[in-house]
Amino acid sequence: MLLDPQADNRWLTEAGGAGMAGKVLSAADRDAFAGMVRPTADPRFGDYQSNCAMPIAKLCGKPPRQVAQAIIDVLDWEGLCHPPEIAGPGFINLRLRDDFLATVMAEMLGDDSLGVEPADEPRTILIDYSSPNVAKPMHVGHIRSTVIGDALARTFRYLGHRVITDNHLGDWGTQFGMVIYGFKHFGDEVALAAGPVDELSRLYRLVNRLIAYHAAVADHPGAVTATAAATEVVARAEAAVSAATDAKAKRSAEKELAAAVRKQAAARQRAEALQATVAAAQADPDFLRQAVAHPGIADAVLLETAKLHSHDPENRALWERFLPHCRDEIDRVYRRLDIRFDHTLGESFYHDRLGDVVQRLRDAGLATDSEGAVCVFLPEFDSPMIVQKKDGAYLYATTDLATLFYRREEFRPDEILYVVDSRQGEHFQKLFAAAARLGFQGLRLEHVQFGTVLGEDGRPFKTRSGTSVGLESLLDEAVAKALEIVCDPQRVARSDGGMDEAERQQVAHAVGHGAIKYADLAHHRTSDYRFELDKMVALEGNTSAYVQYAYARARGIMLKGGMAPEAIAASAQPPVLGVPAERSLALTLARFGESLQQVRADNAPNFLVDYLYDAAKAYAVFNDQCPVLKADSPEIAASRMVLVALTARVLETGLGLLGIRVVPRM
RNA sequence: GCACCCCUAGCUCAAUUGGAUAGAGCAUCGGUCUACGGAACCGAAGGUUAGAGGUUCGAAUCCUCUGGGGUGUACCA
Repeated sequence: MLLDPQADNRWLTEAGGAGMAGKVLSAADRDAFAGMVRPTADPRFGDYQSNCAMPIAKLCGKPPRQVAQAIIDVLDWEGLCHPPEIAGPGFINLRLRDDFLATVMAEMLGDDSLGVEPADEPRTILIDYSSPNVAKPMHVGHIRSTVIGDALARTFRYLGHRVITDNHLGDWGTQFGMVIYGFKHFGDEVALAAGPVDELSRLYRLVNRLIAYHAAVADHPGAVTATAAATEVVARAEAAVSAATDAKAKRSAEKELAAAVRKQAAARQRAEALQATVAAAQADPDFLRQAVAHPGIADAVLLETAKLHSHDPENRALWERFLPHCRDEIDRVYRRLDIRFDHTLGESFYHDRLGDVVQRLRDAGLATDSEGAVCVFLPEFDSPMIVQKKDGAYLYATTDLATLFYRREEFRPDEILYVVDSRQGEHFQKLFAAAARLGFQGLRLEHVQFGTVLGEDGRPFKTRSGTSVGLESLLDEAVAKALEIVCDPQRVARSDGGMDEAERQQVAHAVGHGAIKYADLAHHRTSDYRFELDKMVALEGNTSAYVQYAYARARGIMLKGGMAPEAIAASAQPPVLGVPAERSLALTLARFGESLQQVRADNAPNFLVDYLYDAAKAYAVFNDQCPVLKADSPEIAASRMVLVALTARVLETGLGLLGIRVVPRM
């Protein structure tokens, strides 16, 4: 924050005279109250406000405005602010001095990290994100974890923390059993040699479909029965509604009817979906033949998985043969998205440690046998955390515990963030509860959860056939839309010199990929959001293209003025903030660091997105109202050029922390 | 059944963790300027923050209840 009220809060101690009835505040209170300085909601109230007078007044039994007066009497921020004003019930309004703000501008421009001070107490933060299952194509569901985790990692590093990123790959699960089974029965060596990734994903999809088919055949009659039963319940509920005599009974009967109708619809929908799966299979003779030939495929797949886990040489060899291709496949997507990890320790890495974990849990008295499985019962949960199945196999709770032990040993982190979707909330609660009983109290564990990506219909984003949407096809689509915009003939005609194909592609990639990342990060991570590609790549509104364009405009002015950004930075003097658009832009730029603190406090990158959009808007106003190259005097031109250069730096750096690139013109 | 999350402008979303008159964007309507790069800027309209109580100087935010939606819930991850 521009003002650092917590660094030196003598002003709260010294205010303890008459106004505060001699009340002495504890150090913790002082820190908390000093921290109650924040930006104002409305510029009429100045730039910042302190809200601490009201709660202090309650503590010492004095009128809040009197307390506020006592505080401002001793407040010594003359170099930074105009004299504070007391407003309303006891708000203290602060307005920064223009000369101070101007000094901040020059300092930021001359500083490699834009005036953001490294953290006082750097923490070692391990971030676990992305974690796709290999051997399955990456889909839309992987966007959030990957993009949010990457943005947090970049931002925390920028803030001076020691960040370790680890991609906890799903490289040891049932999907490999599926691929192995598929290869043994339907594999095509020639196709594998020619295009391993395509062949492996063909096998995965085929086996997946076969399993789904048999499950549908098995479950359909039950679903039909359930639908019939639900229909009966509806009929009874209808009868109850018409039989109800008084208003209260009628209302409660109607409520039950509504619930019954919903359940009926859900049951019917399920039955229809199963029916559709069966029908689609029956319309496909080749597939049906395969289905008939492999009736026990689901169990057989589990068997192949179990064999892999128990070091069966053949399956192990296949796994080792397939895995590199799967890794190549996801690495290609990461390269495209500009995502890197310090470590990629997948589930397979922990396989040999799982037995130890179960033993440690037993030794600690946490694990007990129940119904043939090894379970950890925790009093705060109804169902146990199962760490070993009755067939002896381990589960992801076991792997997560093993991972926890390893990470503590290897990386000694202060905190671990799991960027994983909300549906796994209960799993992490159990994991953390178990960890607390295993001596992990000093290590902060946090489930950084996020919501679902929805389609335009408000349902989880799926293709028409019900499968999840491939990640790469979305990226391709976004780039294609961006390219259309870049190549808009009207614009191309206007841009000086035009763009060659290479530059167009570069811009389309920056804008297309940026659009998807930006839209994801713009929403608070805990809320679900609607995936609307047209809005994401739009030039208007809160989009990456708008911010990227603001950057390009700033670069355009520097270019036209024949001034390199570095040269401007090297000779920067504090700018003159003569008109509101200049001051307002300066104030916004000065708050860059605050937005990063907000990201850190909540593990929520949307604060940085909001900030960048604000900065881009403030720059747009400045751009409109403040001529730079055609300014009235060379002095004003130079002064404004400082703001232009700093805007470009802030936007480029901020977008960079979100994993989004800029282009010098677009 | 139980547990957790959510309900904010016509639509999509914010709201610095309890602060002042709840903000943006899209869409709608109106306006500006001989374009330092117009993919611009300004304005209007739009709200009982699902509803009802409570806590206090002050509530979208905390507590209770009601309604509506989502997710999870013993051997998938």
